[in-house]
Amino acid sequence: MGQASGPDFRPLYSQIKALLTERLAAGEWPPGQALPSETALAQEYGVSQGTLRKALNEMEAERLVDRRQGKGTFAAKHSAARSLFQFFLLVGENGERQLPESRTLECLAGKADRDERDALELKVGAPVTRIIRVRHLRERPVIYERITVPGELFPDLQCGKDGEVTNTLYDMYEARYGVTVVRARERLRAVAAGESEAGLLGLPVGSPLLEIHRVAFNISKHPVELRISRCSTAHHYYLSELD
Amino acid sequence: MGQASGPDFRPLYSQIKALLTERLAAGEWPPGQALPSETALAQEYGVSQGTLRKALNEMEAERLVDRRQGKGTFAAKHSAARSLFQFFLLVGENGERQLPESRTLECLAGKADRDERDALELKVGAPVTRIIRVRHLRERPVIYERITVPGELFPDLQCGKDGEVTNTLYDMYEARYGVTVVRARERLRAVAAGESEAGLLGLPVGSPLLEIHRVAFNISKHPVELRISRCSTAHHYYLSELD
DNA sequence: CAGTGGTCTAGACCACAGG
DNA sequence: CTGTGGTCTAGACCACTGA
Repeated sequence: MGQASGPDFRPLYSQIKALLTERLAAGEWPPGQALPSETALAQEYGVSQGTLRKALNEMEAERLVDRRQGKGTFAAKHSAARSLFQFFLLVGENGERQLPESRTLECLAGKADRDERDALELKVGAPVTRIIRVRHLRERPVIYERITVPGELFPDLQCGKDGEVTNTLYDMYEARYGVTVVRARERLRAVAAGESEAGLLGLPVGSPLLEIHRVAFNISKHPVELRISRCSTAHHYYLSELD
Repeated sequence: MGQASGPDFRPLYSQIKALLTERLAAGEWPPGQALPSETALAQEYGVSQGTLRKALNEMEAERLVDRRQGKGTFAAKHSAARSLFQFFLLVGENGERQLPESRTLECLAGKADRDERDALELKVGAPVTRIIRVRHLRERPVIYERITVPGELFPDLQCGKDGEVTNTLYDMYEARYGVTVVRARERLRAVAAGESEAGLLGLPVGSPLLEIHRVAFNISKHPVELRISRCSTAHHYYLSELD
């Protein structure tokens, strides 16, 4: 209620939103769990239901929570659908979406190199785990992928060789390490296929590939994963909606 | 006020939004012009100011209008800034954004081919105008671009050879033909440079290029432009935010 | 200063889910 | 039936703009 006036004005709903986001990031409501109702939270913070609603609606727009009429408000949770629609933009000729199957080639610990330190905001010598894998769509190898995650956040990362086929990495980050990816920035280039990926993708060396340089962020906006994918776009394309 | 109940329920604000969008599309408020105030529109439709506000806020989120505290609500207008941030995602190594200079090579009328008919929802034999141009960033040729627009919407399209350098095509569509582009869908692939674009971009034939297949839509969600760009990503990358 | 959109409130009622 | 979020209202007050 004490609404600060003046040049350092900040709306109440915006402050509430920040407080709720902090509590979410702290793990007070694990992914999938229900938050208290609007009325309960409004009472707790001593604001009207409308103000609290505005905070929650903005958080829903940022996909931090799920809201369902008649059910409640839930901490965002990863799912195949979310991975498919929010984080996997390579679609088939007809526009159909499908999550690729993954075959892990390597999973090794090491020290962050310069690119990894830049992308993940790590210090010199920081430990990382690297995964190299090939992803298949309709039985065809399509993506050669090199993933780096900070060792601090993901201790003793296990890369089930071919195991856990149906789940995505992001589901695993969330379930095993409590790290929820909510946003990502991708930088795309066209590159020529090198020896290693050409062989694995069954293409001639020098074939044009779409390189996707992705940094993924958690609720607190810290980078938690670097992923460089080289994709054959012979039978797929990357879909970008500008609005 | 008469809030229809039952299975065919549709919120009032949503109906208002549709009505306002229609009026906008019909040109009742040309780009940049002010709409009536919230209170005036609320009175006109016989709803509360809050309901009307919700409609306008959603329209702002879809970039159909600009709202500014103390000034008013304005029909969306194109600008260099908008072209730069919403519709030009190729940025330099440092992440800096810059609108490219354009040099038109061709501007010819013709009949829509199959791809153009599909993308622009045209009938067989529909007239189109095609523009071919090269775009430069920092004096370097970076993009080879082939643009197709329906002849119906853009009669007697003039392609100022090198003229009107500072303005973008979308500004011109809006100013001269009353066509405002508000959304676009891009499909990206990696391709090998062909003879024509390799020469114009100063690259060897077969160099990997980023191909962007864009369809642009107007307020009424009809496709109004097809644009296929082949970009050198030696010194630039395509930026995609996933959230 | 008047006029705009932005915030906040309190309350009524509706749609939806699930026991 | 209860409890949830969703809609709608009416009104007070605030922040911003520009005359």
